[in-house]
Amino acid sequence: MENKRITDLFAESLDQNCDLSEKQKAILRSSLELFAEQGFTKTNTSQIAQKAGVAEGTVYRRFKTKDEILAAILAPLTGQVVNALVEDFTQHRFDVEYVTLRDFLRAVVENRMHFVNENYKVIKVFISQALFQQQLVQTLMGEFQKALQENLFLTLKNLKQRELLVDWPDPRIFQFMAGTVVTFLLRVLFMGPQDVEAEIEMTLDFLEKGLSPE
Amino acid sequence: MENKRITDLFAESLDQNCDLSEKQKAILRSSLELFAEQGFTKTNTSQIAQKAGVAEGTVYRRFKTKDEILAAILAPLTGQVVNALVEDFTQHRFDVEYVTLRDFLRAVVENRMHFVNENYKVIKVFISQALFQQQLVQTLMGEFQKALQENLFLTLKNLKQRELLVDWPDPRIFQFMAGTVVTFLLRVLFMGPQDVEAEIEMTLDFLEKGLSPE
Amino acid sequence: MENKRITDLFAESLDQNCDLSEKQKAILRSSLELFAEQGFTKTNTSQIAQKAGVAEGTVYRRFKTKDEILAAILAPLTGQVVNALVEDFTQHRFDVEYVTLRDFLRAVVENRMHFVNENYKVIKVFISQALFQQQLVQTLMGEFQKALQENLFLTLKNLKQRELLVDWPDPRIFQFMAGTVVTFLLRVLFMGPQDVEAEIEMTLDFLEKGLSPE
Amino acid sequence: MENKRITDLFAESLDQNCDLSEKQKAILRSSLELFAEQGFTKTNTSQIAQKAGVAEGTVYRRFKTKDEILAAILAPLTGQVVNALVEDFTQHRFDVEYVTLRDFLRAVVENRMHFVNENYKVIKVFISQALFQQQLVQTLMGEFQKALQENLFLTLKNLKQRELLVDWPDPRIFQFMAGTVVTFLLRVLFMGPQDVEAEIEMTLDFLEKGLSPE
DNA sequence: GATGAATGAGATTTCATTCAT
DNA sequence: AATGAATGAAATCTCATTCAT
Repeated sequence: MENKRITDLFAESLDQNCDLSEKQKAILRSSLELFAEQGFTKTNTSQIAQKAGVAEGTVYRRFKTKDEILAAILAPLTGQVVNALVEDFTQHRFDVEYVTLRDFLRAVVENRMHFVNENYKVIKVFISQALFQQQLVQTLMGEFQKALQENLFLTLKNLKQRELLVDWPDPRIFQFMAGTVVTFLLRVLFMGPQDVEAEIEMTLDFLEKGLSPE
Repeated sequence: MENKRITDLFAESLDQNCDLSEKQKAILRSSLELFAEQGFTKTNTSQIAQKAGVAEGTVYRRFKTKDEILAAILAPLTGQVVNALVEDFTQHRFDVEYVTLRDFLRAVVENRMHFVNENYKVIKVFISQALFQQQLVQTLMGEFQKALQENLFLTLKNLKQRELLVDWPDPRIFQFMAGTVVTFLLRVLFMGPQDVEAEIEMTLDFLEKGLSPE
Repeated sequence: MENKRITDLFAESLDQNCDLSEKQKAILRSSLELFAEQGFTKTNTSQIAQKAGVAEGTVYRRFKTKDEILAAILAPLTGQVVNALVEDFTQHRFDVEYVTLRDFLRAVVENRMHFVNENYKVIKVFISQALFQQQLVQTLMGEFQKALQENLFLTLKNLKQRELLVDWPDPRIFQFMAGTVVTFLLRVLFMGPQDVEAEIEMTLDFLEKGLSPE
Repeated sequence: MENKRITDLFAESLDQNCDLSEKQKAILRSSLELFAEQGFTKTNTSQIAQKAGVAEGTVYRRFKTKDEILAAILAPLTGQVVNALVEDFTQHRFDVEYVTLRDFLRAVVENRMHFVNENYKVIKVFISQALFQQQLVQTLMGEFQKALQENLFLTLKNLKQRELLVDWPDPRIFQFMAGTVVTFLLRVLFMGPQDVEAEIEMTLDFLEKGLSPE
């Protein structure tokens, strides 16, 4: 299954949103791009207006402040990002029973790496905001936690029962898996997209070794 | 084992810098607090002056621009830190020969976790800036890479020769070790300092398992 | 005595104006409310539209500018009111011959107090505008002066002839009568509608005393 | 005794205020003039800056908003205006015992008329604000009420005891006196300064007649 | 006629930086 | 060295008015 880009999902969700006029959608699209490119604070409303091809006043007609633009972008995205991650696990859980630990790890990690590769610009916006906005962190954490409980952790239990996975606490196992993805994310964030294929096998070697039952 | 060498990087670097008057140090301390709390752009120079207990003009006596304050804060990270990291490994490498892989991992990882815990504010500011400023990363990466080559990688070679470590490429091994620290860092960044002792043994279990020779 | 002739000036003038659609009347009503509450400049057209339950564009269908709304609100004051005042005196002069000075004063003053009570919002808007716009005053003063000459002053003459009124110049007498009403007006403007009945007798005591012939 | 202009009193109080820099004083002086000339809402900060001979940013250094400028002007003035009125009565009460009612009325009314004549521009600013700001009304009313109790009403009592004044409630008597001044004020507000000498005797005739004991 | 999104001119406000004291 | 008022360029924001539907 192919991951959709968050930006594409965002564009789609904008298209379906009859609440917003075409110009207002253009404003949000342009804002997201500029925020991802330069960061929120370095982007000013005249840039947004220009990129969206509207007058500066138009920006403020629908969105009372610049912060409200950001909120209008992030609010639907938090849902979408978490959902994108969740849906995926859900599908795997019900459709496939992983034959080996490596199969499982591959499915999860490879998928995340692609996701990171394709969405790092949006992720940047999230991280830059989350660094100074606990509330955003709370929201993300909350949704994420719930998603993990209902998806990944169920699969982990199954793998442990089948003695394909070391018997450590779920959060711990998740943390180690996440560690490899996060390292990958950092490289992507700071150096641009990386070659997943070149990374994945070695990463799986490590995780498989570290997470196999004794 | 001497793990205390890397402690509060920023405070130390201030103390050692005899160049700076007390007021100038106060300015940097206040700036770091504010930058870490609100971000660089949302912090204005009058806030800095007020928190430091100096006049706004005084800020500009030593630091020609607001960016220069930022640079002065991040300087230890790009300068001394890499040196501190290097020194550390250097000492361990020459003074002690690690008896077990776990000893080695513990020395490196525990140390880094403490470092993260004690310097997360500088790191936070650095990351928030680096997200939209590749140049910052370049400098750090360059020095870091060099330091790794000349220090950690030599130790890895030694461990491999003694068959205490899996025979994978050095950068790969480093990456997995880094992964665990980075995950720890994320938690610290978004949720404040964490309990190293509570984490370290489980992390070592995982790394030891994943990095032992076949 | 028929004192009810001058009642709610603005409402009446709206009702009589068949030129205006229901929506247009709603616009004027809402505007008056808002102007009286917040002032003209602090009221924006979107508030008016919202309060009137119409679209912002609709406001501009009938009224070419925001100032034109104001003019439409103040129109009755400069047009009909003066007429109403005139008519009033006219009737009294020809229909009734006041038996006592007090009767005359009561008719005039009580009537004006009710008028003030019921139309203080329009008056408030008028005054707030007139304070920094002499032109507004000119128009009203002109018409008022003429109306006085042709009505009140004739009655005064009659009363003087019958030795019911002190023999002072008409404008002077008018000014003293007006003074009591203006004081009443001030209280209404700043503290909302007042109780006419509670005031009138004492006011008449004073005026009667001050304006009786020697 | 000569009334001092409020603007002069204001200028003096500014001079004594070491809190404010010269430019900041200039800003307040210019603001008051412009507000008196054009009204608050029609005055923009660039006009203020220009008239004060400062940069627009300077306006906002001390005063966070335009409203704060207005507040900075009105706050000290409310005190001064009321004090100007109060002090006056105080002096008369202790120094002079009025020989006749007319003497008393003359002292009070003539004084007020001159005050109105000289300060109508500032009064305009007060009224225009008070119309839409109950709080300002409250403050003024409160201080005024207190001042009346402690000054005018004492003199009224004395006059009544000496049977020089009709035995009506104090507020009522004040209201009638005020009525004549307010009427005068209205003419001044809307038509500019009036000739006090030409008015005063006739006004006194009326008041004396209306307020003499039976 | 009615709508409400769009406009753009202009107002308010911010703030890094300078500079006279 | 230290101060803090002053600056002005640029940002955010407001709103009367227009206009396509």
